[in-house]
Amino acid sequence: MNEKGMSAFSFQNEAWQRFSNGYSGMVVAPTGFGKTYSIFLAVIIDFFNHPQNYKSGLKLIWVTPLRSLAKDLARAMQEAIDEIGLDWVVEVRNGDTDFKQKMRQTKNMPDILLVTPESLHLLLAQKEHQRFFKNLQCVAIDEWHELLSTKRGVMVELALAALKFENSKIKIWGITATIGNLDQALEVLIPDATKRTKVVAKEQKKIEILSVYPPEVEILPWAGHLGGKLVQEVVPIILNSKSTLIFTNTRSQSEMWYQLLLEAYPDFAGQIALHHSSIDANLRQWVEENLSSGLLKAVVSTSSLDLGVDFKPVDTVIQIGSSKGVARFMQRAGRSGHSPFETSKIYFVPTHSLELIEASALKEAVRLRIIEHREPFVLAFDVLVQFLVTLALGGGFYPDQFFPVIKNTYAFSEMTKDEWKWCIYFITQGGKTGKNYEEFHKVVPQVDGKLIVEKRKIGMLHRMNIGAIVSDSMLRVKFLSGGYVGMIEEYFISKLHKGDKFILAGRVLEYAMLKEMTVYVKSSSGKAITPSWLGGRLPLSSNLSFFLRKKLAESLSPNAREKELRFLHPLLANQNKFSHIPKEDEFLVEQIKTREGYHLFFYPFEGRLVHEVMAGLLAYRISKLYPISFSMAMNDYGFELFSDREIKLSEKDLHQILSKENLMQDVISSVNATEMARRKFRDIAVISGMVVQTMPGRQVNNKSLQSSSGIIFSVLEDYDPENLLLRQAYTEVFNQQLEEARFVRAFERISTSKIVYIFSDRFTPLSFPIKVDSLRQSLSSEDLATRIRKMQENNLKKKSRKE
DNA sequence: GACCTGCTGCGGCGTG
Repeated sequence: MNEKGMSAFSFQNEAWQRFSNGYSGMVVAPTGFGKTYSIFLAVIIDFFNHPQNYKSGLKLIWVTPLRSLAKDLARAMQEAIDEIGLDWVVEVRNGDTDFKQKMRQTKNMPDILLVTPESLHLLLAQKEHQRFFKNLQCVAIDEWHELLSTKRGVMVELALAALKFENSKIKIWGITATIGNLDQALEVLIPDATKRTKVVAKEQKKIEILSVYPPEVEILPWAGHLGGKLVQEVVPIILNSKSTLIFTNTRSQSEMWYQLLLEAYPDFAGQIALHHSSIDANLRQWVEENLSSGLLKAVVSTSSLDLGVDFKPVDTVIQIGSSKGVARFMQRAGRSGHSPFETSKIYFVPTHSLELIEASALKEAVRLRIIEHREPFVLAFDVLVQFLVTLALGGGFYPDQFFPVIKNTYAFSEMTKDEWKWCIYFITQGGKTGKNYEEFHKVVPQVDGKLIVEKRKIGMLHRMNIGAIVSDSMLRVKFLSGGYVGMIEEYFISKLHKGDKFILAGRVLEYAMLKEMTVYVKSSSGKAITPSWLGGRLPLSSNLSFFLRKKLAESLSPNAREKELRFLHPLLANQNKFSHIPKEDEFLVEQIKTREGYHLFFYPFEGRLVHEVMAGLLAYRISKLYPISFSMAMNDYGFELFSDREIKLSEKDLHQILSKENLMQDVISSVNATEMARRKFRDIAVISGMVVQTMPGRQVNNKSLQSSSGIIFSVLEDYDPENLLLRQAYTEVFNQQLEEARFVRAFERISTSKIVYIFSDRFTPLSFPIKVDSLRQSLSSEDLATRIRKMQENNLKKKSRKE
């Protein structure tokens, strides 16, 4: 604020004025513009304007998705309050808070409390929690866009509904970065339309995107995703900056880049560090602190540093490989540039040639500010039944009284009365199959109809398992001499023998033994393998897909002035010469005959996930025309159906298999939906409390988690097919795994496109990366190298024959 | 000439 008491940006004034007028709402602004501060300030100003509303006890609850954000924020808030001379106390309450502190808070709440969604639920699980919220004025939800499309977002919705039920005066304020569906985000957060407002900053952060090029186009590989060839171009960028964040897409990629940088410039030793989710929390914290203190020159990270560096600005950001989405790219870019008026600079390092088209697509999407939607999660019954037990534990509730409260949330607005009754049946009787098992009868109706948890043990187990995050299957990695390094996948370690060396957290470790879910290691040096983790796949967003197709279509036009496209010209000309470059209203299919057999390539540019389903569907549809089976491969741009038998497919057949008729029926016939649902059910079983993940003193390991949830799944399939949680598993498969909506849209687009069907006897720049990917899945790396060499030789031979 | 893959996040035993 300046001396007149006005804030730097008009949206900040707008926010506190609306706040003081009794509105709930949502503030939208880029990182670094003080949107967080604006709500904090609104509460303080409101206090001075309406002191009679502010009685003793908790006044403001601040919800953040990250514990690390809470700590910095609490400090900043307390400092500001002390400066004003107010006697308010700001405290954090989450998993990091020690027991004594929690006890003190339970007795005597601070004025402002910073929590996670989980710890807010834990507060609601306490008896007589109403006393905490009696004088509460406002609940602020920070980084709402991060929570919106997740089950943790549903937790927030439910907690807010319960708080509003107890104290209707509470104002709800969300704080969010820009996303495509802001109005919907507001509606989800504040379903009640009266006195609801959206405050959007007019200011935008300027973003400059700089592609990094090799000296010549030939150096960039056609396929691949490591990008190691460009390390010599990256070193000077780091050297010319004070502090640099280097974002990679996967944990193993970050480990490899850390090594690459050290090899390319050994003086980086001690000046650069690594940060990802499988590295020990203490080590990560050290890295974060030393990045802001200036001790570290660069940190290689995954999206573990997407959030949480608000107070630790850096001057340069480098993105290795495609970010797969516009919002993520902008968020990462926003990590650089100290002041809101400074331009955020982000260097884009392509890992293969075609990724330069993604760079040009990103540039246009960022210029037009076309940012992805975040779809709100709806009808997560696993989260609901967990929450109902939480309420029963926190003093109890009357089902008839609470039905409209839950129904009023966005997530459960479509819930029927029968579904609600089923949820009550589930928490009291365990559903149809739980009748004879007392541990599923968690909640007991009292004479007056109130539902409560009676048993102490059930309450304790429930509190220990509150939350919507189900842990991955990981083993701890520890030094024999003591000291924790990080986490590693069980299957990766199973391939290792005593004495083998691997890399974690940038250190070379020698495998000593495996004992009780812990891998013991010795410090070592020399050549070592980099582990891989089975994490989630970053799907290519449909926004980026759209611009990617557009840029590719324009790539050879004389108007294409972008440097990225000009640079790629030789490669694109090659694609055009031997096959075709699809225009925006075209859909390219290539049939390529090689010594191995027959390859059919399709290029929807819809991302791996969608392609996986499409490949299965098309293989199924072709096999209905005549008996043939295929192996499949895919990347973000397209997919391959391969057979050693000739693929007889006319242009008319092609139209038929690409038709949108009976689309979802055929998808269901072509995928193993039961198996997919079984995998989804694992999380649902844990969240709904059918399977207990954490027992006092121990964590249930993944194998037994998988098997017990698998057994329950089979039992329900046989004896209780109407079970709501079982049905939810199938719905999640369709919404997330199969991305039904996007899938249907893709087919609608294809069906109105002109199909271009090309025959070739050599791999094209578009098909080559998919082929390499398919080989990698089936072959060891030495075999792969030989095969790739053969493929090159074949392509070259054909080339010389033609010329 | 072309290779080395899959993200993130939370919580909890115990007392007065």
